[in-house]
Amino acid sequence: MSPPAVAPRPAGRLRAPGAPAATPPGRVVPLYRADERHPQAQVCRRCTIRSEALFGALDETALDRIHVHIAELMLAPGEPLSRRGDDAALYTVRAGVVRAERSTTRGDRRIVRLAGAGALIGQEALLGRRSDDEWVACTAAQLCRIPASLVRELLRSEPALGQALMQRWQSALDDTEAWLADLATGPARRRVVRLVQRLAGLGDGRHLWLPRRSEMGAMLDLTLETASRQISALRRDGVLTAVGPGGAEVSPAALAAALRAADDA
Amino acid sequence: MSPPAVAPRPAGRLRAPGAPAATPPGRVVPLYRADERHPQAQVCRRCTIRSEALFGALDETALDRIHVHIAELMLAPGEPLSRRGDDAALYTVRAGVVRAERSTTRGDRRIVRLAGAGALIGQEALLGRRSDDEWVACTAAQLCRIPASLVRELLRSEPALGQALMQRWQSALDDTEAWLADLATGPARRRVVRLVQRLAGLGDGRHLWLPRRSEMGAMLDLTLETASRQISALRRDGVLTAVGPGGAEVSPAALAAALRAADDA
DNA sequence: CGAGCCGTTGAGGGGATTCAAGCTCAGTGG
DNA sequence: CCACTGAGCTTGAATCCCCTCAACGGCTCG
Repeated sequence: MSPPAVAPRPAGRLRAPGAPAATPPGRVVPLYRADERHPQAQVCRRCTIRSEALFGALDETALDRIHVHIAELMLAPGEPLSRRGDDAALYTVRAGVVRAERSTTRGDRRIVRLAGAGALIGQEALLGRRSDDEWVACTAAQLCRIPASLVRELLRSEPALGQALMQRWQSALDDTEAWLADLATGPARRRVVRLVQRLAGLGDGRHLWLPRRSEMGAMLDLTLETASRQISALRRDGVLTAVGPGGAEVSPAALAAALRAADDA
Repeated sequence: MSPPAVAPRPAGRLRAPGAPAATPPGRVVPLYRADERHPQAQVCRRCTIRSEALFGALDETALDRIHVHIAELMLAPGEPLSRRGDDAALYTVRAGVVRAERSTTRGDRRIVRLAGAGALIGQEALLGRRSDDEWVACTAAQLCRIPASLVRELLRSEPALGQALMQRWQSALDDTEAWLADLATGPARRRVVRLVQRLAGLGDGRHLWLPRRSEMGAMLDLTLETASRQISALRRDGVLTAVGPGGAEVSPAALAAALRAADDA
């Protein structure tokens, strides 16, 4: 239970755990009153995806150290995550799918990663760095904006958080390398089948989000026409059945068969 | 030169730096005697690439906390870094080039990263994980084997090390994403030119290591024949001139021109 | 020396791109 | 209501790039 450093912290009274702060409405509680339970801790505690998210590494008492608001933001499909603002931050994806784009020297864009619910993005903010990639919402998405300063503070008292961060970094690295091996290798058929497999993993298993054809092209380094042809072929083969725009249903058995067929070619 | 490694660690009373240990053979010094300066600290202090390496984050006094031997190992070209052994470890590349291979579901291998002098590889050992990729020496290579347990211990007293580790993780991630955008995108010509550009960066600028054609294929997802044709074309265009087997000299001006030509196609 | 590996080059076929046309569908305004 | 429009998807035809198969030369090594 070490106090969160930095600010000259005035003492408040100790309060029984669980007892809500009796704050007169309109009264502003200064940020440095970290001894009072900040409402954000309550919000985070009730977060439905906390177990998978970064703060899943924090136990109940550690959550109480959160003393700033974590902004929640919604992104419309195609809307970029604006990283402007001098105050660096990390983001947790609460719902939807966002993509990392990176523009090649040629000028065109290449999608290098996808992040679904529970994923942590923008970790480089912790290091004061900016990475070259830009995050854009694929579907409607909901994110939590976690200030880098908050993470840095929690890091001092909570070693588990450091571990969790390293885990995330390694996962991101593994994902990207797997992306390279799976989605950037071999003929178009194989790439598209593998992409569908991944997208099925992002969804609930049967129903999945299908990117635009031009997006598929940017993920797989194919033209949108070839992507379209391959998706059409998968529909003919019974792997996919279209459900509305940008949605589809997948047949696991047919998908497995397609994976095998694409591999031992 | 550094002491071999692994072997039961000799010790003695505090002694002047540089003076050899006068140790009765067979006597084992317990690990918690960290107050004695271990010879490894001297070795690391004199390391010629320490400034770029992981322990560059440690100052002089922190180096003295190193109390185990760090094994130095040489790899012949083509030799894999054997990760067998229950004791996890990280590795710093001191000289040469090593590659990360990852086998696709199809069975063939894809090279997903290159590591040159100063690079840290195998960080996942810190997390008790094993990643899917295997490291193989491209050229003759010299590595330092750093036990994960040592890093974990140093981590407790040296916050700078945690920062350095995160930096490395982010760099690896950035590298891989850039690899994806640069070397796995566009026509064969562009990929090969970009690869040569990277290899020139690994070398001293003019003289560079040229991989085997099949290795190039595994890096760029091309057949070795197309790789060969592209390299031949670069020779014809004056970008490369062969120097021995697996070596070449690059003309920076011609390379820049080739990059431009490949991009605005 | 023959065996094997590596690199190079050629010829032919196949797969992806390019260019192009037509389609559905949503939004708009006459 | 319906033509108009534009964006996204699909499909066709022609071209081109890369792969496949193949042969050959240089080189090292048993």
